Amino acid sequence: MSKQSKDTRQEIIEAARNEFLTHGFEGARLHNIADQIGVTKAMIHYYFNTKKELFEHVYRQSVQVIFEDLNDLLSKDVSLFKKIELLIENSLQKADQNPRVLAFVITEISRKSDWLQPIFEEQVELQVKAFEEELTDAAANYEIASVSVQDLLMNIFALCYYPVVAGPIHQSLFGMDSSVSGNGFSQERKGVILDTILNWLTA
Amino acid sequence: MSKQSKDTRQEIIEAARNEFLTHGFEGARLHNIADQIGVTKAMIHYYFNTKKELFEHVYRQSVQVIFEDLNDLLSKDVSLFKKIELLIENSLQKADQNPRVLAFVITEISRKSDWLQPIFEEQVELQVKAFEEELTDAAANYEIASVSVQDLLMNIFALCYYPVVAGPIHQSLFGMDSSVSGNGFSQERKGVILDTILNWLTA
DNA sequence: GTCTATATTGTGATAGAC
DNA sequence: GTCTATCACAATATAGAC
Repeated sequence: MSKQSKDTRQEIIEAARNEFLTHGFEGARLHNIADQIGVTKAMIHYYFNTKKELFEHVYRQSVQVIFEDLNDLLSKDVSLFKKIELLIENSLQKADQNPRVLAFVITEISRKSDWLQPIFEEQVELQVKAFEEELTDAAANYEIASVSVQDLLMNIFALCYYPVVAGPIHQSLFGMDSSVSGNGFSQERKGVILDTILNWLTA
Repeated sequence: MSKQSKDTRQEIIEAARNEFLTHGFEGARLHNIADQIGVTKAMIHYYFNTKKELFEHVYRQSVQVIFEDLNDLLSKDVSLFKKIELLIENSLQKADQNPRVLAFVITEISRKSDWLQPIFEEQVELQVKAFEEELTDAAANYEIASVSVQDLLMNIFALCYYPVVAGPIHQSLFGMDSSVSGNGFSQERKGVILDTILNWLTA
């Protein structure tokens, strides 16, 4: 490959990610993306034909960042309780390390679901069978209450992800400075969430 | 007032709400709003000088719809447990009856927080003192575990609101048709959420 | 109060030289 | 591969007639 072709493409992607995370699809400007890295808009159309195409690339990557370890975790060879703890830890870590990416993935698909759901599903195929059996077995042995995988994962994601997405609202409601992000909040939340989930399961 | 001035203004607001809920601030087109009610764009600028002004009106109303009963509920004269149940019921009802409004309020402030937080705070001033004391007292009497108002409300909102905002993601993850909205889902979720919150509090 | 016409600026995209 | 120039159109906003 000649010159720094791979480099420019990469730079465009990174600048685009920054622009899309900040302003969303319709708010983002190709002009800003080009400016950030000191090239012209023409370069963007050279590597990515359309704004839509560039956005889809960024969105795919973002979904990947948030959900890449999910299937590995679900099939890991550890006890059920340990697995749930790992699931919560991982979700909190993702939320804490990439809050803007997480908010981006959720807020964009919230409206443009017709467009983005197929792309999302291309990136994440949830393997939930084994984990579902573990839950059923544990319930049969009275180790946990009988709950569906859907409800369990919904609860975990809700408790871990909602504070990031709705952060500004709860800052306003409680007059916080910026406490809905950062490691301090995350560590404190971890205990609360573990309590909430485990007490629910072992009620 | 002459002719149907009040009517046109009202029609603009309703059409604008529809457009903003569907496409967000930057995606919305004044052209579409005017078309919906058969007037010209000029009329919008007659009643609302700018797109921003019209949006702010719609956003204010939307915040109101979701959070209007919150303070009344918090100061209601019922037992602590009843109050928490009412809080959950009300949040689920809001989410169920106005899913698009709820998603709109959250997703828009998620990015444009510098702009929208002041507007949000203008609409909602949380009166939490009394409720906080109830929690402290109940904890002192060992009726519930010691939890902060922030954590309790965060958990309730997370469990009630997250499914609406992140609906498309969980549809994709579980291959659902449209089960994340509608009264069926809401009724089923209510039991789960009550279990989750109450078992956590009385652990 | 409502419309037509237009100003003004912005924005994604393409053509073509180097 | 990168740039300059430009197209084509879209969008908010304003001026002024009726």
